[in-house]
Amino acid sequence: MKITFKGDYALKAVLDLSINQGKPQTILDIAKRQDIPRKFLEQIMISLKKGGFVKAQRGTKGGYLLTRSPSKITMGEVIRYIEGPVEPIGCVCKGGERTCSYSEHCSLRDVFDEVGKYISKKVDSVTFEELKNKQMKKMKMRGPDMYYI
Amino acid sequence: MKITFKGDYALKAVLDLSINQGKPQTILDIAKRQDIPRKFLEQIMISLKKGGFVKAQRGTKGGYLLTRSPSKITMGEVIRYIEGPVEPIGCVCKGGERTCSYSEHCSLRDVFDEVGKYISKKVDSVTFEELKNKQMKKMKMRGPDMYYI
DNA sequence: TACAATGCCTATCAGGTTAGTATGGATTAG
DNA sequence: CTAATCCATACTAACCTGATAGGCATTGTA
Repeated sequence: MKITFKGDYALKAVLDLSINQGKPQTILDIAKRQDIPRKFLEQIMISLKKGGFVKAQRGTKGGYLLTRSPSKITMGEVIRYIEGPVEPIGCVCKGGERTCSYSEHCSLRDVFDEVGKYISKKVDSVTFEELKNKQMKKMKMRGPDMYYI
Repeated sequence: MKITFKGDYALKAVLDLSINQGKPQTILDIAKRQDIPRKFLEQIMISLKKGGFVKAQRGTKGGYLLTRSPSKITMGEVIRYIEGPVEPIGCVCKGGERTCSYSEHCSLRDVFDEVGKYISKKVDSVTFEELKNKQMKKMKMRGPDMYYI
């Protein structure tokens, strides 16, 4: 698993929307709060929309909303959609089509498999509901409002 | 943690030397056994030498030897030297100088820290002695000889 | 001493990724 | 109508990856 700025921003955007639910949040809102370059975030939001994580409302008073409850979105889903496989192997080439250079009988491979399984299990078990709750606790927030990481 | 071909090859080279101890192994020996492009491996071996993992004997009958027992070399050391930090964050920019864009108070950060700690602990706990033994068992080898992964 | 085998070093390269920026079009509330 | 907003495509500079090429340095041995 490698987290690039793109993945970082995507996670923050989804977390932002998880906390600021109810009314559409504009790209500019999110970009300002999370300190993300506006035009870069634009692309990421389009990607997140295609991935089915968010929906957009266009025009004045428009913005982005989550498509489902934060409790139904995991970190793993978002990371995999934006960055590709989370395993340390199989994520080198585009699309992960690398035919692993370790054979079935390689002891190195076993270690990577173990690590990969752990990472998968971990990120797939964390929902944005949990992240939101922890974040709001850290910030001593009582409700959606001006959320900065 | 992301394992590129370079890291992959470096690990295989060290494992190869762990199994074929005793006399110097040439770049060509290792390259053939592990199916690594010769000139690419050359560079990697120089790097491993600079990292203190192997020593070279030049000239005829030369080759590479480990500088210390396989039981004193861990996967983590090699990976970190060749690839950089194993944590999912802090490994984006060259040299890992990325000042993490997650603040101390970010719930996303906590998850990555946890994953990073697990990976670190794992790769630092695996020595090439163990890898060698498991590999030889898999291959039903009784001693150093013609080792292919 | 010659020479072949070996490692050492630097340069170069094509293709891909990363982290954006630029420009303009499409949609919609008021 | 128009301002606010999302949508889409193209472009870029810098860097990374996975090599290859050419020649220099060292050393065991005939």
